[in-house]
Amino acid sequence: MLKLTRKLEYALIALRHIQGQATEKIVSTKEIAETHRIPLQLLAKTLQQLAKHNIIEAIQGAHGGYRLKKSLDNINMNALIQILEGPIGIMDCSADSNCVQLDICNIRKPINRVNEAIVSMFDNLTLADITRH
Amino acid sequence: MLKLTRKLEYALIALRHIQGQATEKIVSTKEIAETHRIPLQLLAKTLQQLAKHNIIEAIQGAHGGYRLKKSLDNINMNALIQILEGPIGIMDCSADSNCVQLDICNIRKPINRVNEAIVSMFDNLTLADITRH
DNA sequence: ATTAAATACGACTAAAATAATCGGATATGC
DNA sequence: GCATATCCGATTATTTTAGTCGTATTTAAT
Repeated sequence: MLKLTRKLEYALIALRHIQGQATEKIVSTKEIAETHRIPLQLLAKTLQQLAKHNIIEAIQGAHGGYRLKKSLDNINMNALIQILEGPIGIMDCSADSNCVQLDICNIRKPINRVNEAIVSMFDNLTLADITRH
Repeated sequence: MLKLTRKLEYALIALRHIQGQATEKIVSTKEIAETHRIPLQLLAKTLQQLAKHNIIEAIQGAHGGYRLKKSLDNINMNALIQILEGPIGIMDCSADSNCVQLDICNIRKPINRVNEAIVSMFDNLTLADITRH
């Protein structure tokens, strides 16, 4: 309940790892996976998603890997969550909505306010805030 | 991801329903379940948990049911979550901790800060805030 | 007393979400 | 050409959440 996913966790660990290296160094998935004991394939797919969304840059082929493409100051946690998991919705009615209850529901509005508060919190948290401290 | 559970949702709906009735009226699980289309048994168990923790009072036997025992102003959302789901932990290392990573982990501290921010948010949200708006 | 309607509660099953793996394709440095 | 990477869809395994079942107990009404 109210848990972030492993994928997200792995993404943060990886970004922090990459950030810790020399600016132009290309870091392979394998290096990150072994250093932090993360399942290689899962990390690979996660990094691919980040590359597709221009957070990191992929360099293919032997000696390939990734490096940062954007400063982590300019990416917020909410954007990362969107990329990896879609929009935050603490209850089904917060995001899409095909709830059985519909108009019967007596708590939708307040729940949506809570949802917005959480979104706003993650909007105001840059990835640098997480990877630098 | 970052979802509240149905149990919690049902609890909030039920509390709001009870609060909407005349102060001393005893409300049965069945009434709430039917009004809001909630699976009876699941709601029953949820209300039993709330009763055990003195948020509502159970009246047994025919014509039994529940009524509020505490003012919802005096209970915060975090307490309700604790009762129904245990402590909030957005990642495994936030709550207990038998993470494979342990000291290898490079994001534990910032994640814990995020966790605390969420806890604090729910600490400052009373059930009345949710059930009255 | 008996019955009906309610809470109490442990055990179980079903469904959904998440985590992880597999298999093959493509790119590139040596 | 081979080793080592990213790329990516499909599948399987695991875990968590949701829901059900069966039974016991309590109490009002008859």
